Amino acid sequence: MDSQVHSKTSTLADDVFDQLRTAIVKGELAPGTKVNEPQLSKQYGISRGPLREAIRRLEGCKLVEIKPNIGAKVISLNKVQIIEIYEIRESLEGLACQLAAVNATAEDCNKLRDLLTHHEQQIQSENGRLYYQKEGDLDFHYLIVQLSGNTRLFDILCGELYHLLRLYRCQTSSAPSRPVQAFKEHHQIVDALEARDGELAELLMRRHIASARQTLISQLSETNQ
Amino acid sequence: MDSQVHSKTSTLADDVFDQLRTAIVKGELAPGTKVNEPQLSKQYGISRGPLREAIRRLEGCKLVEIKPNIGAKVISLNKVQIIEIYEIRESLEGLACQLAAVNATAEDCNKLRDLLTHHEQQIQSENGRLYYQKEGDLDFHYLIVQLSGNTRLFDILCGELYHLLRLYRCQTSSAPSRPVQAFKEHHQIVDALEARDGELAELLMRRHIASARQTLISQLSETNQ
DNA sequence: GTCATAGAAATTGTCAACAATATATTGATA
DNA sequence: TATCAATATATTGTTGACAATTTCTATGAC
Repeated sequence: MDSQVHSKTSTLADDVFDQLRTAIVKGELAPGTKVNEPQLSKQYGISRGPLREAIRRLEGCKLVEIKPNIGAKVISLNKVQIIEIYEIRESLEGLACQLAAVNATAEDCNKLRDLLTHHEQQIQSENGRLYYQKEGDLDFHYLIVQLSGNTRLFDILCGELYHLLRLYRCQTSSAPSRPVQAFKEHHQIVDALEARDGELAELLMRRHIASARQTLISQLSETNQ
Repeated sequence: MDSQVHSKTSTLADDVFDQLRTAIVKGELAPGTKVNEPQLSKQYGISRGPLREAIRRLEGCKLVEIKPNIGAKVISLNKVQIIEIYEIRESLEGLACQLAAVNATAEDCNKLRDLLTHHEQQIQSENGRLYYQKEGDLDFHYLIVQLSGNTRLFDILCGELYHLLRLYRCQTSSAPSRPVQAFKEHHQIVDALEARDGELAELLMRRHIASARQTLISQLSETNQ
């Protein structure tokens, strides 16, 4: 049933873009899947015009690849591409920490602490551990990028790269990797931010992501492909 | 087989996307200009369908902003946004140097030298100085990003941020700032790459961009807005 | 003269139909 | 049976028309 209110501040193309992006990131549209326009337009109850605009937006986020006269396919990330993303994260989230150390207020730091406390509770259960791995981790990084105050940095990381990470974590069933250690590192980063030590915060964040990348690489070299 | 000959492999939307992007970056479509669909569709001799898809792609590159029921406007960068871009460049091009120091062959380094030599010749004339400021500088950075081997890094910098810089340099008539000093710094960076000293190359690149940013900031604080 | 408002014009959003291309199917031949 | 060509089907690319919304314009009240 549709619970859509008549707030006409959005367009069909934008609505279906959101829905498709969610579907892709959640894995409902598996990587490699062909994006079939007639099928989707029927499914979402819209015509192909706005649907194609939505697909173009997905192309902009690098969530689908479009080939002329053939169509769009949901992106499928390989080892190399994932490592590339982690390299960029290491660099950009280091910057985010540096900036956040300058911009974040005491209140902001409290919000970070609250988030970590909440995650700590979730981590108790094995369920929560999975949650933390899958979503909670990104929540923390998301907030720090927000606190950096650099809106374009936010766009790149939260509007593009993080979605790809979520997609990848769905793609591989993503073994829960080092959540306890990561949790400690998160606290250390907040310590540095509270101390307004941007240099340290950047260093810690870069190390944090580098570790995650290393873990990932060794996991990848175990399994084939 | 005929790989490019038979290439009807492009679509109207993609063609007009390229043309519009060029027009925007060159300043032919000035920042803040409304993107008028009926006018452009007549101008390019296509219907509004593919045109709108092209505009969606431009939105993905952050070259236009779309508001529902109102339309698209060419992006207009302010001080803050330009500084944000430079912050990101400093971070990402540092990474690019680090990676390029590992990946670049001797031949690649020669290509960099050749490029700089060519720029040196251009710089002789006042015309060339302007050229170097406007395009040559980016050519150098472009090539290094390519040598990094990280294709996503390439997408972000060369597919998005550099276009915005070109746009901005058109927007402001961009006083020719420190071309001689920049030229020296470029050579130092290549030195470091040839020595396979990624750490140094990164440091030099970050300084190089930080200087450019500082110059820009002082220019910006002179003039209003 | 300024402001508000109703109507007109222009622009954006959406749709369904048609054309061009790619994919699947069938059948004939070796 | 396997391979290839011809045909049929499905999908993508493109268009023009119509609906919804915004923007412009002119008229009238104060």
